[in-house]
Amino acid sequence: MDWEQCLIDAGCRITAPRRVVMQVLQRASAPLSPQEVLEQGQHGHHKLGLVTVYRTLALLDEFDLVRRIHREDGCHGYVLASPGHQHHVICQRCGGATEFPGEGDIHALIERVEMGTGYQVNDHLLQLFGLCPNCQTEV
Amino acid sequence: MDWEQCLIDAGCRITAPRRVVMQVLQRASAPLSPQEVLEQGQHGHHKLGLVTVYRTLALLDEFDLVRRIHREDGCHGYVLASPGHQHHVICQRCGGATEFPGEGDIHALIERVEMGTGYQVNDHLLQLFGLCPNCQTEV
DNA sequence: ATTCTTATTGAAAATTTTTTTCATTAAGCA
DNA sequence: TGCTTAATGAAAAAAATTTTCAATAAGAAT
Repeated sequence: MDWEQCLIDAGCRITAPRRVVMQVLQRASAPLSPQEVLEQGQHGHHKLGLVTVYRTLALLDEFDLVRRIHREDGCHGYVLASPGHQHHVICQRCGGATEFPGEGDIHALIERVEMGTGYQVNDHLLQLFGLCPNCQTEV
Repeated sequence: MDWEQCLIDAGCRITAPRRVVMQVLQRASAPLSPQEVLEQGQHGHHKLGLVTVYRTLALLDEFDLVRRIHREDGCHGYVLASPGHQHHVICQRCGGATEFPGEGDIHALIERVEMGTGYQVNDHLLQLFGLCPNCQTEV
């Protein structure tokens, strides 16, 4: 199901600002901060406001259409999320983000932690940092 | 090696504010935000300033004496880090944080991601969220 | 013990990030 | 085509974090 249908089913409206934000994210290869989304989005919709970007990203995040990335500097970036792929490797040089499927692997770890700590684990946050293939060669 | 020696070896001074911040963290069972560290720390050192808390936490983080936790709300919390234990499970109800050793488990995952994506992985961020043993019973 | 050097501190101000408020606009059903 | 109400955008507020700089104090030198 595409994002528009997802929002419609939830009773939300498909608006120009929302289309622009999605378009920007679809074209991006690295996680973008709300500020960056605004700047790129204003090319297509010059009345776009930062507040709307925040609200749209929060909405998209709520429906798992987008994922929030924790940057080293403490600021948040957003990337498109495809269902089932929950995690990202982020390039420390170019900032690019690539998804990887890690559900299976992490499940074993979670079970072990539940055994060891007595916690009941409901959610997790996993991000890897490194160098993408391209940036490895450009040392 | 204790934290004081660690700082001394790096040419840093052991000051009253730094002692207070460490004390607060040692007594805490949940990740504390800089603001919370300030409030608790001012009991022992009422002239303590927020700026110093920020600087001290950044310093301690630099030496891995403390670990930065990403809270769901976007704000950062800090917990004491014991060497070798890099990750935390955080209770969604009481906010408590418990360390768990996950190096072995995650290493396999990282290798698989390196194979699959071509990235060279240097660092990672892993946090689990759930209910601690205590909070499970108090539903 | 006293002095000296310089890292560290704290207050204020500046920045940056995010949220709230509210009048205006426009999406999409009737 | 008009109506209802969700969504927008501007401004202002709130929160989080950093910078600046004169005053303080840690710890080495004396």
